[in-house]
Amino acid sequence: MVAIMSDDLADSLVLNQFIPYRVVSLGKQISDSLAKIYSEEFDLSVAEWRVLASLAELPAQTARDIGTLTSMDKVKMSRAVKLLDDKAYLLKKKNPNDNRASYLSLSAKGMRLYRDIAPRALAWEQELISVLQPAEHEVFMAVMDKLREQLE
Amino acid sequence: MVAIMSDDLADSLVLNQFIPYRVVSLGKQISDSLAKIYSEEFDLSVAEWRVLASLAELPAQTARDIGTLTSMDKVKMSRAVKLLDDKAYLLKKKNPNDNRASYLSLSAKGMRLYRDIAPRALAWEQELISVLQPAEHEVFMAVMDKLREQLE
DNA sequence: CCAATATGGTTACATATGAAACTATTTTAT
DNA sequence: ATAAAATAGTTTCATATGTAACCATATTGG
Repeated sequence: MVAIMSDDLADSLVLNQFIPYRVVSLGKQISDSLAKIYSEEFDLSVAEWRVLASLAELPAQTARDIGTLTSMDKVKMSRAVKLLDDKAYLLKKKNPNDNRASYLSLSAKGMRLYRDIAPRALAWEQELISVLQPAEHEVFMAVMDKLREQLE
Repeated sequence: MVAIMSDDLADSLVLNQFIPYRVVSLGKQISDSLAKIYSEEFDLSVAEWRVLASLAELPAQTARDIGTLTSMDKVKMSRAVKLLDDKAYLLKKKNPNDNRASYLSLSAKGMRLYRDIAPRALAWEQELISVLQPAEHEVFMAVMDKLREQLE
């Protein structure tokens, strides 16, 4: 026999077990915490950091390419690129085949900055995931992949 | 013999495998996607939805309590509560022992709204995680717990 | 060819956010 | 008792963000 309840558990949710809530809060917590390194020690926003990392990984991309790689829209990109450029971290090279776009790379100063930050960021990540078993880490990454795909 | 490379991989990172980037982007992707249901169909912000869900789960909380449960600061809380209250989704009851705070609950209208949204939100979550094995789901939740703890 | 459309990137505007200041009340320490 | 400190919640202000409009250049279809 099925109990009739005023609050049907099947249609109720516990916020703390609700995946969207969990992922978003964890993301914010991680982001806020790590952003302290970027902003306080290197005066960079997360958006700037992403562009920096993206260009270190793959030089000579256009703003549009970086946007794709870093999941940032073109307005955010435009702003991050301008900030980095103002601080002389970038080299811009016109694309002779398309005068609208420029190929972006890191200047020597930009590369130095990256080499300062990257080990710090990796060490921070390392400490974060030090609580995970290798298998947990692996499943975690795989699950994030699957979820991203499922979201299209 | 160790190779000397201009770009030492040990100190470089691949953005797409960098946990902070991955968690934050996945969170945003999930949030944006689900927020469409809240906003387009029910005219609610994510903050309002969280308060609603929190009060459905545990009635008669103060704004401060809800803030703790939903990871929202008091400014965000204050705004979300005002919006919900303006739409008559809330009941406020003064705390006779403390005139600064009120106990909040859902009005009948608020409960009806929750009962409309909750199944939709759960179905959405269900479809999202339908790509996961039960074991993956379990590990994923456990890992998120561990990471949250590690962040203090 | 060239008008219509698409694209890379920037700007303008309207909204969302958070830190800090503030009001009102309650608690603590003397 | 009461001055100092703490707390609940709101408001202010400065900054971050995204949508839509925009400019300039490229591409496409007729």
